[in-house]
Amino acid sequence: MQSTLSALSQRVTEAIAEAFQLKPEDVNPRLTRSQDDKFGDYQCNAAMGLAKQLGQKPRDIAQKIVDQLKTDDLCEAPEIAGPGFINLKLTTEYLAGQLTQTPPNPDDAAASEQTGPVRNQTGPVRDRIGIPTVEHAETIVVDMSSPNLAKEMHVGHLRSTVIGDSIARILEFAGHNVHRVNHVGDWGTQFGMLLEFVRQTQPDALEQKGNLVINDLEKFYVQAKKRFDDDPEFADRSRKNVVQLQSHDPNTIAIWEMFCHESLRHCHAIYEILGVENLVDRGESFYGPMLGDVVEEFKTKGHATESDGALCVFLDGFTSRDGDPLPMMIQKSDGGYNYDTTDLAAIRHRIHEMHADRIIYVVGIPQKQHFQMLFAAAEKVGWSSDNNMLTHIGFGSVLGEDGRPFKTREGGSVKLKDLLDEAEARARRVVEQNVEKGGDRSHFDESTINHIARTVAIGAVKYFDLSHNLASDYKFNFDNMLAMEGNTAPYMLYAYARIRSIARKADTANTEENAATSTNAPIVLEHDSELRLARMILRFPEIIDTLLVDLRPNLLTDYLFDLSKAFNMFYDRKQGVRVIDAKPMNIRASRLRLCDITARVLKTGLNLLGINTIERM
RNA sequence: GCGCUCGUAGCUCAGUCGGACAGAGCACCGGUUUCCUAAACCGGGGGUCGCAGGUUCAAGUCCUGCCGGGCGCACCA
Repeated sequence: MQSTLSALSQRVTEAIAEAFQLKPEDVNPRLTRSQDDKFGDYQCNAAMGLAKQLGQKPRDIAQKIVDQLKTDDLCEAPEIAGPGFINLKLTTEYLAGQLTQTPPNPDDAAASEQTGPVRNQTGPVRDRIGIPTVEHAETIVVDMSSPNLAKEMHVGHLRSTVIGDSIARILEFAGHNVHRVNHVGDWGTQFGMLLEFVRQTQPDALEQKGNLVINDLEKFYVQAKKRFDDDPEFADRSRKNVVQLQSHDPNTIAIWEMFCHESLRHCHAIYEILGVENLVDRGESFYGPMLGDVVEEFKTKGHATESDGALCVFLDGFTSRDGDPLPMMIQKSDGGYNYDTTDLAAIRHRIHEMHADRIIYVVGIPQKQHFQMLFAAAEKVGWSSDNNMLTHIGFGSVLGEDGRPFKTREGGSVKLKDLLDEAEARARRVVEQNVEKGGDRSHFDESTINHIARTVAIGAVKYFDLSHNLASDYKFNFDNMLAMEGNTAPYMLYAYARIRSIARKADTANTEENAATSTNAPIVLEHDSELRLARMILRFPEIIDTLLVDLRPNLLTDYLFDLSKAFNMFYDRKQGVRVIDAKPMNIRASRLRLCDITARVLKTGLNLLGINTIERM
């Protein structure tokens, strides 16, 4: 399955170059998808722009482009409309031909061997639906999730984790070599207090290695903080711990390692629920030994300036609240380092040691300026070679119903675990209600119900997050994300399950005479609803192309929703066509294959969002 | 104060490199269970795109100013 948009763009580019004697690389074909079906599938907006440049009437220019345009194998005859739009409408033959060529699903063989009511999914979907990988695979680091180990993961980490994973999946799908890096906060002054609290509350933890268990990290932190504030002696010992940690005192390091290990166990329990895999934990401490070298490099290259006893890098275009140049501090006046230094060391390590071609930071918008400065510094010191190498994907905040930052009633941060548990409990209630209604679902056993509830709940939280524009804040709302109607995971998963159900029913309805398999049947498009569905399916490759440039998951959720709606129209009793009982046989096979390809696109698309599908729900 | 970001239907949100009459879902009104699983489907009404200028053949989109919400601004990370 190839991108029709990119194929057509090439044709239009060639035609414009030919018509006006331009170099193809100087031509912008300005080809976009039409907003209204009545204008066809794609429109070229280049003529209006060229009019001024060439001093000719836009409609004349459009005509000259059309005269050179060779698109017979894809489109009907081009039409010029309005001020000079060139409208292109794909032919039925092209649409049918493209769909007919869709390669078979490599997962089909494996799937047919599973007989349970719910097919468990492990690992990535292998089905590419004929979409090619990029020509030049890059090594890409996705910096994501990155909780602070001192505390429990809270709702603030949701977006980075979910968006980062989706972006990583999209890049992997394209064939890139992706490293998900969890830049966890495992270093800093608050660890002195936590380690002291471990020493006092679990004194035997060190003897019984690996025996440190903290059931509630959040409570642990709060208690330690309280002791720190109330007890001067405790505070004093805490500060000593920080010093000992920094000087790598073996006993202190041992406790610190146990604590980090225990905290990471909490994190990975969440990642497991979320289905985030291949996330490499690489804490700030990892870069500790490199910090001196980083500072040295800035000094040697003449980019570090002393200011008020601290060592700073001054970058053009950044000013502080008083209008003075805003420095990036790489060494404090006491000789210590801060997070700017650590982040710089991480960039250097990723470029020099991991050989990253690109580094993508999935971190909230409030940190935008920090990353602008960080990237500017990395460029100044000569690590990053071009502007595309370092990218900050910023996102908005998760808000409560009142539009304020999402908090518990007590004003604390909402634990991610509690949030996901609540989503699952709500989803289970809905599943159980539906099972009680009987029908096809009455034989669902406990484990099936659990699996459905879990998949729907996690999918709902992720989909709700990903379906919003990255830049916007959004209001967290269980009812909205678990709604069966609208652009939600339950709707998408249900649409998928229904299509799969059609396939099962069609299988059992196969008689001797109509036993033809639909997996490689020629696609025949007759009805409007079939054509509409076909067009929608074939947009998938260009959506993937766009995602690789824009890295905006909500483009994908919108597309999948549109695809579902097109499918529902296709299957609609009144407006659609017959499928399972369609006659003659070649039409039935064609329509069943359309169902199958739709399901595959839905499944693949949802997988790129990190959402699992279920065969029945 | 400087900077970033958002403001689109009653509510929640989309809106591509500026492109043709501004989209979806919820809610509201009406219709649909003899191909799938009604957790569904189909149809309808509903908008001064915060305000005012400007650029352009064309502005929700770009520029300027203002109003309103959120956020960031060196020894915490």
